[in-house]
Amino acid sequence: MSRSNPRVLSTLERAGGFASAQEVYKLMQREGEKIGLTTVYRSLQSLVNDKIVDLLRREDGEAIYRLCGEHHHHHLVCKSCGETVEIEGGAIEKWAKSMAEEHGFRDVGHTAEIFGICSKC
Amino acid sequence: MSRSNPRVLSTLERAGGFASAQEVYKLMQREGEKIGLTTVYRSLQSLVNDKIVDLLRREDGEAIYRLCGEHHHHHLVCKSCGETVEIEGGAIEKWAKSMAEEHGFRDVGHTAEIFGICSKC
DNA sequence: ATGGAAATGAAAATCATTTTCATTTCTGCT
DNA sequence: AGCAGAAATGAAAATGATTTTCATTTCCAT
Repeated sequence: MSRSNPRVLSTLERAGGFASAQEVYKLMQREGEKIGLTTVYRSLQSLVNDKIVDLLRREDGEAIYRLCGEHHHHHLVCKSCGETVEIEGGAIEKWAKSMAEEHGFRDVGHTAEIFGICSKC
Repeated sequence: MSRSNPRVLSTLERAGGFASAQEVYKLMQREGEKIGLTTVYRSLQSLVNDKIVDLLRREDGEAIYRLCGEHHHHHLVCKSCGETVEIEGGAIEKWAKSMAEEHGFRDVGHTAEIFGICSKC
C-alpha cells in the first residue's frame, strides 16, 4: 500500500479543494514540483480510501476529487469563457438531505453545478 | 447529423432500459445483429440529444444510458448497487435560477445528483 | 552501514469513447 | 430506371483518463 504524498493534498487544497487528478498534476508541474502523474493518482486514491477526499464524476466521466468535511460550495460556470463563480448551496443541502431520508439512503453526498453564459460573453 | 438506429433503442429497452454502450453492443452481437460499435455510440448520443434516454455515470465513470420520462428530474443513486430513483428538484430549479440572475448569467442549465447507500445495501 | 520495505515515476497497457475516412445505402428528382 | 448528393455505417486509428508493470530510489530500523 502506498501512502499519500502530502504535497498532493496540499495542492488539492490550493486548487480550491475541487479538481481532477490531471489538474492537480498540471498545477504541481507549473509550480515546479517534481512529481509523477502516477504518484498523483496513487495519492488521490489513497486519500479517497482514508475518506479525506470524496471521489465525484464530471459530466464527461472524469474523476474529480473534493476535500471532505470542508464547507463545500457549488459552481456557476460560463459555458463560453469558462469563468467560474463559487456559490453557496444552502437550499441544495437541505434538499439532498430530505430526499435521501425520504428514500432511506445514508452516507449521502451530492453534486450540483449551474452553467450558462456570463454577462461578459 | 446521424439519426438513431431503431434497433439500438429496442435493444436498450430489452436490456431493461439501463445499460452501457458496450453492453448494448455486446447484446446486439449475441443476438446476431449486424451493427458496429460506432453506430451504437452514435445512436445512443442521438437518443440523449432527443431526450429519449438519460445519460448517467457508473461509479467507474462509464456512461450508462437509461430510458426515462420526459419531465425534468434529478437522480438519487446508490453508490453500491447502482439503484437509481428519479426525484423532483423544485428547490433546485429556483436556486439555480436565482443564483444565475444574481451573477448576470443567462441561458442557464444545471445538474444535480445525490448519491449515497440505499437501504438494501 | 545495511537489508528489506515502501515510494516513485517512466513507459506500456487498458479501456471507454471519439474521430477519420472510405464505402454503402437512401433520397428525391428527372 | 438512373443519377447525384446526402446521410448512415463501420473498421481502424486516435484520444484521453486511468492503471499496471517494473526497475530504481528513498526510508527506516537494526
